[in-house]
Amino acid sequence: MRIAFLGTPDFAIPSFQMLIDEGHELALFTNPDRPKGRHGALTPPPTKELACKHGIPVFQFEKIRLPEGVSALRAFAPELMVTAAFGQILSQENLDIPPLGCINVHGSLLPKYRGAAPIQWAIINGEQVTGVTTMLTEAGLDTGPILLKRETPIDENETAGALFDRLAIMGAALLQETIAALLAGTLKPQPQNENAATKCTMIKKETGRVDFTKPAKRVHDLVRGVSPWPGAYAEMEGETVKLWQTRRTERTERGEIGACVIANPREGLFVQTGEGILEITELQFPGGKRMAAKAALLGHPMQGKLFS
RNA sequence: CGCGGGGUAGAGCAGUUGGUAGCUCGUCGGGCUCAUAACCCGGAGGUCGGGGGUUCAAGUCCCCCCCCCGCAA
Repeated sequence: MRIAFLGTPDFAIPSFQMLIDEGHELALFTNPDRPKGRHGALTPPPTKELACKHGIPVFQFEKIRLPEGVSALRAFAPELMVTAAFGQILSQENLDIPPLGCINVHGSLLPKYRGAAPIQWAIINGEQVTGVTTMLTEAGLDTGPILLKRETPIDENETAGALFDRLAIMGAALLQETIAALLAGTLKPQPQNENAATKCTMIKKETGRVDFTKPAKRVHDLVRGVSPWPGAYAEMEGETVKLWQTRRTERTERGEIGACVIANPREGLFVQTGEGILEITELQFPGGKRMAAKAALLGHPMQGKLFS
């Protein structure tokens, strides 16, 4: 089948790979190369690299809904369109091109967590279950009728990065099922329940700022929800310290909020939160690499110091 | 050539105006103790990222290169 695949980051890779393995006649539509890294070298999106390896034609547009994009899409004349973490809003004109319509793979259980960063927000909000959804794409933001859904539990220590990888693979499998069902004519699109819908915003750098006045669980959820990007951080004596991994504890020491109530290489690093003591197990000082807290404490005395 | 912080013992760090390279942990040996991840004593372990230069003398000052990290994108 002729399929136009619209996707950009790593999340889209397993789905794209699946379509390649199934032998479809593909074209990739993705974002332009972006400056990346410390020296701002132009870097192609992950999906583009995969496409190039397989000799799949690549079309890059800042906005595919503009006339250029529309005509390129029309020229490819796909029977079906698939989007996965595309990062662009499609116009009705785009959507009308493929006769079989457009399927989107989304990293949440719609209608919850519509929007750009559903995986991170599910963890930050302390959800215990999430999943992937396939849907018929509409012009709105993740509002189209639901095709198939698959749930998965979130481990209490799982990071966004780990969940990302799992959901990307689940998404690919669900997409495979969805396309098979579409061709078999057994799909029954279900309109989303608007009353249950929630939207999530994009993750910004600032989202990673830790607020120790919150309960230990909320801090823990934030730390793993923004790991590995953009990473959680707090200030200590004017320096930005990144917090990479935390662990909830039953400890009962009391101290000022943000204080390192226990901080030695033997026991580890324990910080007073608004509710409970949180252990920080992995962190990173300016100029340094991320390291185990117990190692960091050998050269960075922190007993009694304050995070803010 | 976007801005900045770093590379010193196995690990994490300190090293002031150039003048015998230190600290904590680990490691090895010994001691103390009912006992210990606790405590005491002692030992091993470093071409101070690499190269060149200045100097009687360079971890430290100057130039070049490599690698790591944060910010900004």
